[in-house]
Parts: sequence; structure tokens; C-alpha cells
Amino acid sequence: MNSEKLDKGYEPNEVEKRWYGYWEAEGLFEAADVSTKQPFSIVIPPPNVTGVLHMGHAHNNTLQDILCRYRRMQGYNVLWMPGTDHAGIATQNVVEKELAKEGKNRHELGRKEFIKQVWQWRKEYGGLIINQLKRLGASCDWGRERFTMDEGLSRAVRTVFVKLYEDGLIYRGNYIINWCPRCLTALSDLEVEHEDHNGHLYYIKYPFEKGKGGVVVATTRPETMLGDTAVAVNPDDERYDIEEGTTVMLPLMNRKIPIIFDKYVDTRFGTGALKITPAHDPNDFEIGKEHNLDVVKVIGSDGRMNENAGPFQGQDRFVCREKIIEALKVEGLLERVEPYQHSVGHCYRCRTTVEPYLSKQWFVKVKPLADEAIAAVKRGDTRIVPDMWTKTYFDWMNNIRDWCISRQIWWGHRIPAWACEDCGELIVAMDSPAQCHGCGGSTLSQEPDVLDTWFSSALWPFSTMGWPDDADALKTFYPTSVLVTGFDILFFWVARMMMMGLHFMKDVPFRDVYIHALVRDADGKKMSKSKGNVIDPIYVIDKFGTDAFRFTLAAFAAQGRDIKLSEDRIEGYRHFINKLWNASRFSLMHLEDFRCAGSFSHYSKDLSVADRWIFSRLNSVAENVLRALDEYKFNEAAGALYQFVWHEFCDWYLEIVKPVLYDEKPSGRGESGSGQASGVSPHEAALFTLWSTLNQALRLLHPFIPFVTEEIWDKLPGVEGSIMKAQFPVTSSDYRDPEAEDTMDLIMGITSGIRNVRGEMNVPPALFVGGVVQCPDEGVRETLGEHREMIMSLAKLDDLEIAPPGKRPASSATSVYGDNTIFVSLKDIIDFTAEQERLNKEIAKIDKELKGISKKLGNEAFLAKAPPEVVDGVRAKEERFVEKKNKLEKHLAVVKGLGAG
RNA sequence: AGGCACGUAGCUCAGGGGGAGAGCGCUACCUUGACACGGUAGAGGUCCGGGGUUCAAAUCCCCGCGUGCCUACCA
Repeated sequence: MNSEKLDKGYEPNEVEKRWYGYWEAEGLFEAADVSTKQPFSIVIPPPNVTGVLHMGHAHNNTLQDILCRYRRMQGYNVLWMPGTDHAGIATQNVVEKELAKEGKNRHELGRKEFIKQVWQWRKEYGGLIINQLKRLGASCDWGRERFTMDEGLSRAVRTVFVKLYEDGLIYRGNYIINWCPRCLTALSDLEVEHEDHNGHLYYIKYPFEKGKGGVVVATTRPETMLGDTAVAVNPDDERYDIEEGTTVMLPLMNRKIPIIFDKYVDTRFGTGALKITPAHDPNDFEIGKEHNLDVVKVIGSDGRMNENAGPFQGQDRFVCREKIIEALKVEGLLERVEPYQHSVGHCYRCRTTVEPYLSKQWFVKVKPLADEAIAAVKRGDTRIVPDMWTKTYFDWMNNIRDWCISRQIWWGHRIPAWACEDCGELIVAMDSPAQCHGCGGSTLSQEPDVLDTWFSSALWPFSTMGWPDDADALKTFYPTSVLVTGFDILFFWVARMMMMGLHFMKDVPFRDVYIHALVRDADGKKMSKSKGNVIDPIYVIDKFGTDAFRFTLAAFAAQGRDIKLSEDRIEGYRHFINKLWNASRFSLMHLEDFRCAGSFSHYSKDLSVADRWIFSRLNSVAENVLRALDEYKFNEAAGALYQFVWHEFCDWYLEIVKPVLYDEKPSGRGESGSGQASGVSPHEAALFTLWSTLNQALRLLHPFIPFVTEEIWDKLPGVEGSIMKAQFPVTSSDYRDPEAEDTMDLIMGITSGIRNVRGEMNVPPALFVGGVVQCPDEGVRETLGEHREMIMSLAKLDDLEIAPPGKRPASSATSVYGDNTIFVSLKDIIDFTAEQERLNKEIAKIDKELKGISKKLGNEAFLAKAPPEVVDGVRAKEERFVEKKNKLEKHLAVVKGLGAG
């Protein structure tokens, strides 16, 4: 395989399939339940089993994979626990839609048969997203894949439910909850999405039972008036000088209802009189309880008006609203209508307007659990990154309300509670009880409701690892190292996992929570199917390759800022992958016969300055990558690698070694010449450097772009096995070489100076010209002398003279680098006017800088109060600029003279 | 109504008290034996506005303006 030539362009598709299959077959993703290695664990945020991979998943899982591959290469025992979520409402909706196509509904099928069909559906389509994650390169331990409805996880759910019930943290009762009239189930507060809605405020007159006049109330929902059982005013409101016991007539219903007094009523809103509908508004419900008001339900579970709605029975709630308005107009009781913007809750699954609905539901008493979860973060047991989310977490936890966990659907974990039909006793137990422990009766019926899907997700960090059994995996991997997730499920999931983890495991579920941003479209809009602006990750992978896609996501993953993604950006990073590919292709061509004869120290004495420089740079990149990944700064790590590979390794190093590699007799270089002793030739030293740099760069890059790095690694001589098993590079003081960096800075600076003149003076790239560098410093002259040929090759010179400052060469253009003046000889091709313009422009730039500097140095306070090193720095800078300006001006004079003559 | 972000080159953004940066785009030149998915060079900025702290502010503080998002039972 090694001797194969690489193609000119990188073709990802075949490569990706091949290597993913290999990794899986070799078991490289597998974690060990028992190991001497240090553990590192992540549980995947389980995607909905009905889900299709979208950008959010792609981003989220790319980051997790980067961390897992990174830690694995560092020698950790890595567990990335995969799985899917049964997504109760969503999945039930999907299967019901399937049934509807056949003209059936679930009630015809019956509960048992319906559940069977859902499982069947899951078997057929549920694996889709898992395969898509594989295309992304996700290195999950697939053998451990879990599903929230698995037997083990279901047992965990029942265990938790029973325990919380016994602890008094689960209760059942009649309350106003959020009801979706389409899904026909209760929803938790979080499952309701509020949206601003342009509605109306209707002012309705409720006439006094006795006498003239009446009270005008304002409402946005006139249809609920049919269930009004009182009108409330603030006792301090002087406008309502009304006796206790006064009653008004409820319009359209001809029902007497009392006027009550309650401080809750805001005197500044509307008319200061509030209609009270205890059955259809949570506040009214509370007020109703306090004042012992009747509760009249007028809207049914399907969103239609019920038998209590009199003539409006059977109408849809929104139709009824219109009808009521009409009827009130007829009666002359509609005082006025104002446009009014208010927020309206919608079902997060189907967008139907949610109805506050009185019903008997199960709740978790969250406060005690939340207090623990708050304390844990305060103690630092769990760290939220970036920190700004910590405040959001506290705010929500501090204001948390009880969690409605019962759902009136069939697909999910059925609540483990039974009612005795003989005595009404409620029994909560792990398994179906044989008889009632109240009366001994045996006619028990199980609670029909199932639990909120998030109830089972909340257990995910330990239920997936074998809890409630005393599993090895649990001992090794709990608490998990980090949770990587989007802020959109901070409350839904993260907060609840914290509460459950602390209560049942007596420890937090994760040490770190890394909250990443959202992926948006190129204009910053949220991607959504209805907007039609989604980019399908699989389409992107097919078009640009997984590595390009992953690198893009990582490169844009700056903390706290959303990612605006467009195909153009991914294409840009495909170019990077291709660049790496071609640099490797070049390197491998030369490395075909290379056999590494020892470690760095074997070669170190014989390395050229460029060799030493690239090692030093590599070391600094490794430092940056390690630090950045430890801090979840994926964009910084990706940026450092991009910069290194493209602009240091490719742009400079490869160009510098080309002559060394192509020259069959490289002895002519005469550089860094102490290396006779070990007999390593400059050519060999360069090969070693090339090999070692590429080798380490690949390893640094692998977590980000696993496929292309594995493919190149496979062709790299002198390495064994998968790059996944290679060690992640460590930093080494052996590589650090400030001297080589200084020298290379000088060489690159001079080279750029020459290139700059060439470019600006339109010297054809193919034309070799002569150059002169005048340096006052003898050491610099010596250094440049040693590397004369390197500069000539990089700057396309046919001659390079290095001399002390002296006579200025005629017919040349100039540039200044540090103390050194560069002349590019342009015999016959110099355009004196152009050169004058160029110099003037350059001088103008310097003048601008000098202006700022002299202002600073003219400031007494600055001289007196700024730290001396800062002042010295500014002085030195001034000197440098003045010097540079002088040099340019001198040359300008010469050019002017020549141009004139 | 409260809270949190963000506003830096044409676009997307990094940076975060003492020299304004990157990628893409743009302009000019170049089929050099890894790569035109490339190379070299270049143009381009009141760092949203206004105050304050400081010797020094794009950077810290305050006030605006603008843009996103989240939370909330005022009908």
C-alpha cells in the first residue's frame, strides 16, 4: 500500500467508507469497563429515534468526536456512549401519520397493537441517524448503543419513579397544565413555546344583577367567559366602590357571578376588573381556590366547547371566539376592541395553540432536587463552559416550578402506578402488584399515562451504564468527563440530568458541561424545514467530504457565537484538506525510501536552521492545540493548525527544502555546518524533518479530520497501525529553538522585502534578478551569508551580495527590513517614476506611524507614568522608523537624480 | 417586563489596556517538476455612537442606538 502514488486531488468518499469500516472492525472505538488507564467519558445527547441528522447534530457530534479522539490518542480509556431517545410524542405522531395513510387510527388498533407497530417502525427506520453519525466519523462505542425504551433503561425509569414517589417528590393532583388539543396530552412548561401574537383586547360589559350599569372587563380570550365564575377587582381600587356580595350577570349565559376583591388584580391594566375563569387560566385557578369559586370547564380536551358552553357547544374554541364577539355586539355589551400584542403558547411538537387545561396529572416536586443541583454548580463539582451560561442555569433553577411528567399518549414508559378498583387505593410499584395492599382486592388497573420522554433522558448518564445494577461501567465512567450540548436543551435535559444524577448517584453526572452555539444559515437565520434554508449534512459530506465539513465546524466553533454556515465556507476548508493532501503527496514522494535512523536527538546536531525552525514552530502549535482543546476552544486549535500547515509548513518549509531534496549532491549548501560527527547529510536531515513534522502534524490534525489523516498516515513509511492508536504529540523543550526562529524571521523578512519590490515593480515572476543587502551588523551579515542560497532560491535571485552599508547600487529598487537595506537590481527594467511613487507611499506610511509615536513621546505624563519598558519600546520603535525613513529618502534622492538624468 | 449575548476590512469573524488581525471576496502578475482546491504581491478599517476611568481605550465602566436569543401567569 505504501508505494502507491497519491492522486493529485483528494477524493474523500471512498477513503471515508474504507477507513470507518476498518476502525469499527478493529474495535478502535471500544471502551474497557475495567482498565488501568485513566477514564474519559461522554454520553451522546441522544437524538430522537425519528430524527434525521441535521446541522445541530453534526456540529454537536463533531465536537464530541474531536474530544474523544484527542483523549484516546492521549492514552485515556475513552467511552463515548451512543444511543437514541424514544421521543414519545414525536414518534407517536410519526406512526399515527403512517396509520392515517392507510385510513386507520391508533384507537382502532388498540394500545397493545399500536405499541407493536411503533417498535416495528423503529426497527425499520430508527437506525437512520446512527448511520448518519457514522458518516460523520463519530467514534462512539457502538456495541453499547442504548435506546431509552430498552429493558434496562425502562427498569431505571421505574426504579426512579418509585423512589421519588416514596421520597414524596412525585405526587398526583388536579391542576391547570398546558394541554395540546391536537396531541391530546399534557405538556410541561418547557414544552410550550411562546410566540408574540397580534391579538385583541376585548372590553366586555358584565351588567350588575341589580340596578343599572355594570363592570367592564378586558380579555384576550372572550371564549373563556362562558366559564367565568367571578369578576375580581383590587380592594384598593377607588373606581370600584362596590359592596361585598354584589353580583353581575355573565352575558350570554345569564348566570349570576360575584364580584370578589383580590390584591392580585393590577389596577393599571385594562379597566382594573378581571374576569375569573378558574378552569382555564392558571392564575384564575389560584384565585378561585382562595375564594372558593366554582370551577366550570367550558373547553374540552379536543379544543371544542363542551356541554357547559350552552349555545356554543361543539364549536372550535377559535370559532367560538368570533361567535361570542358577534353575540356580544348584538347584546350591546362589547364596549370596544383594541389591538393587543401578547404571547401565546404553542405545542413544541405540532405548533397547535396550547390550552391551559384543568386535569389530573403527575408532577415532580422539583425544588428540593433543584437546590442540590444549584449547590453542586456553586461548589464547582460541575463547571459550565462558557461561564455565561452558569447564570442562566441558576436563574432557571431558582425559579423552577413543578414538572408535569404525565403524558396522555401510548408510546413511552407507562407510569408504574395501579388503582384498586375495589377500594380506590393507589399503588406505586416496580412491577404489577398481585393484589391491593389496602383491601386485598385483585382488580387493579394500571395508570394509562406514560412519562415525559425527558424523564428517561434525565437518567441517561447512569441508566446507559447499567444502573440500577452495580455495573463496572458505572464505577469507571460515572461521573462523565464532559457533556457537550446546545443551550436549547440546557433546561430540558442538562438541568434535569443534574437533579437526577445528584439524587440517585450522589454525584454530578458530568464534570464539565460545554455549551456550544447554534448552526445557522449564511444570513444568520435559524435553519428550519419550513424556511427551506436547511443544509443537509449528508449532502455536504457527499459534496465536500467529511473532513472539510468537520474542520469548518471546528474552525467556526468560537465560544458564545453562533455559526453562520454556507457552502462557500465549507468549500474553503476543502481547499485546506486538499492542501494538506498535496503537501503530503510531495513529502511522501521524497520519503519513499526514508528509514528513520533514530529519534530527534540522533539528527538534532545536523539539522539546518529551517529544520530547527519548523520543529520549533511545530512545538508551539502543539502547545496551542493542547491548551485550546483543554479549554474547549475548538476554533483556536483548528486555526493554529491551519496556520501552521498552510503558512509555515507549505509556504516556507517545503519551499526551503525543495532545493535540498532535489539536489543530488546537497553538499553545496554549507549551512549550519557542525554536523560532520554523526555523518547525517543535510539531505537526510531534511528528510527526517519532513517525515517527523508531517507525522506529528497528522497526529495533531487527526481528531479534527480523521479520514484524510488516516489515509496519509497509512502511506507514511516507518509507522505502524492506525493513527488512532498513535500517541497525541506532546510538547518538548528539545524542539524549542528561539535562535532558529530569529534567524528564520530574518531570512523570511529579507525574502519578503525582495518579493515585495519585485511584485510592486512588476518584475516578471520567472525573471531572475540580482540583489544586494546592506547590513550594519556583522553578525547579521554572517547569518545571511550562511543562508545566501536559500534566500536566492526563495526570492528568485541570480546573485545576492551581502555587504556593509556603502554605495547605493544604481538602477535598483529598495526596501528596508530592520537595520538592513535591500536593493533589487532592475537594470533595463526599472521604471523610475514607479519607484518614486512606491517610495513616497512607503514614506507616507512611516510618517503616519511617526506622528503617533512623537505624540506619545511628547506627553510628559506618559514618560513619567508608563512602565519604563513600554517607554523604551516606543523610543526604540521611533528610532527604527526614523532610520527606515532615512534610508528610503536617500534612495528616493538617488532615484530622482537618475530619473531626471 | 426582565436577563444574556453581539456590533472590528465588501462578507464571515478572531482578538481583548501600550505596534489593527485571519479566512473568503477583490486587483495585478504567474500553466516554477505537491497543489490553479495553487503561488507571489497589493488595495481595503472614525474597531456602532457618546461620555467616563487611565499616562494610554477597539479592549475596562456608564448611557444611548441597532441586532439576535432566552426567560415570564398581568388579563
